[in-house]
Amino acid sequence: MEPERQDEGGAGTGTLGKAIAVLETVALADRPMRFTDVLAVSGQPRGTLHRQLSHLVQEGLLELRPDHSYMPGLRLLKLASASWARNEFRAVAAPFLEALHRETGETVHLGVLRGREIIYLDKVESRQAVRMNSQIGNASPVYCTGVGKAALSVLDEAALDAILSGLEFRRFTPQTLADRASLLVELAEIRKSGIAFDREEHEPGIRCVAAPVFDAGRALVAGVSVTGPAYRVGQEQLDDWAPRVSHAARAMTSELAARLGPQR
Amino acid sequence: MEPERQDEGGAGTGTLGKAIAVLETVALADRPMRFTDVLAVSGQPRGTLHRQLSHLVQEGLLELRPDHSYMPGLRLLKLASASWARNEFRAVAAPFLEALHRETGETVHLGVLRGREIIYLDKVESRQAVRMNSQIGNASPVYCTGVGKAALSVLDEAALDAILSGLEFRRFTPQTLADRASLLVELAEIRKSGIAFDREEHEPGIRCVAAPVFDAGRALVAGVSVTGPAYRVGQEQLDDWAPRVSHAARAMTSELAARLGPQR
DNA sequence: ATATTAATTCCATTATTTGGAACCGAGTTT
DNA sequence: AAACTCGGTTCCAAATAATGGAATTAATAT
Repeated sequence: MEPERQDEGGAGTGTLGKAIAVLETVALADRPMRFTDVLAVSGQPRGTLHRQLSHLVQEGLLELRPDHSYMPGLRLLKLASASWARNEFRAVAAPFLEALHRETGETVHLGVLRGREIIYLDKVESRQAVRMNSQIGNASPVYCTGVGKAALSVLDEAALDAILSGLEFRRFTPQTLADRASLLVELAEIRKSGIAFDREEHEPGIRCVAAPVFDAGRALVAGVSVTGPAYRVGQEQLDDWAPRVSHAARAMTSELAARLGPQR
Repeated sequence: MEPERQDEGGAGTGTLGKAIAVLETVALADRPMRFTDVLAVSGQPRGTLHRQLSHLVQEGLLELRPDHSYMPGLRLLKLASASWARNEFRAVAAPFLEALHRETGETVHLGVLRGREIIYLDKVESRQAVRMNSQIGNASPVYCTGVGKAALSVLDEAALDAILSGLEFRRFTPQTLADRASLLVELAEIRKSGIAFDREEHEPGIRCVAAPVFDAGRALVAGVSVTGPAYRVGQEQLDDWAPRVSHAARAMTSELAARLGPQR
């Protein structure tokens, strides 16, 4: 067959890559998938897929329920817990997030750029009426979140282009910047001001201010944001918070350079 | 070579199993591991291990830092986030945990039995001075945690024996039940009362009351607990909470039977 | 009961992993 | 400066595990 090269997860790491691709389709689906469901999207032959799924189940990465549907397994949690606990960037950033939360009283997010999406690393929120770490580890689009756009704004031409090409835009709300051109215009603005807004572009009723964070060698590109409900948070409020967010982001950036830079 | 059979993660799922075993050693280590460090514990030949690590890095499951040390990668977070968000047991249990927290004012944990250890699925805590979800996904020993002992107490003879044989006891505190015999005595007590205590057996200064939760077909064995610091929480307090914890656990158990049972 | 669809097993072929050894680069010692 | 060491990386023939099409069995609908 043609070695059909995919941007992420496709083929390239041999057996492991294919297995993880299967794992991901099942784990990230929004409902339990039966064998045939996976078969339809995986493109693997029956026998092959069946063995891959069995192995994933044996390893505890997937769970096979009595009704023959597959769900993400608990071993993933165990592994990720370590990933989270040991993440140095998160540790460095934590106190700044706390401070930002105290200053604004709203929810603060920390997200890093991974491939074409933003992974939320941490969040600080007072009223945890909404389930606690609902957001951590969550992957969101780069082009319609404050953190995402902030992160994109500090990339160099080549890196940005690599991400944008092949990025599939989806219009989540009427405000979503759903094409490359408008996104580029927005990014130019962000580059000037150092501040990115999300004006209900991802979720209706949700606004945020964000600023970019990155380490010396640009190996890490991330963003911090303060988020609030539109009924309470207007553009003036976002503008008011902007300097604080920007300041926190710069503080993190330099702290990172100091803490992670030397040993590299 | 001899097909040296290990209890968990060793060999059996071919290529994937070995790769995940390597991933786990690196991810669960408490410091960054260099190539040689992994080599020493993995037992794989140099060339093989090198390729396995490269593949894991390419897949984003591990991160290779400029100083040649390996750390858990962000893709784990993304996968686990789905695992957590979609876990039905957690969803069913959540309101009961909240209630228990309101009644006691202390930290409430939900943990499930996986292999020979307890994986914490959720926690409710008011003062989140301590970092937020530090506990979620964390793996703890069965024999010296309230949740763990509670879970063990509802296993049948065979399942219990499978876990106990080959379980390596470690004395975390002077109170730790560090041998099979004393654990069995304790489990007999727990079976009678339906309540398990952790009297500073895992961490000095930490006490808890726990009760077992399980689903109809015993495919799921778990526990709920209320935990507090020893200086504030004496045995009387634990005894006082016991009925509430027990009640919550039974409520969850029956709710599970109702919600998950039918469709199986 | 029977037809239909889904899940699982089989096994000769094929591709990937394996693993020992050679190689490289940087730092140390003689 | 040459020789040595140590950690990491690359190579390639041999061994092994994955592949995938087809047959078998189980589950579900008619």
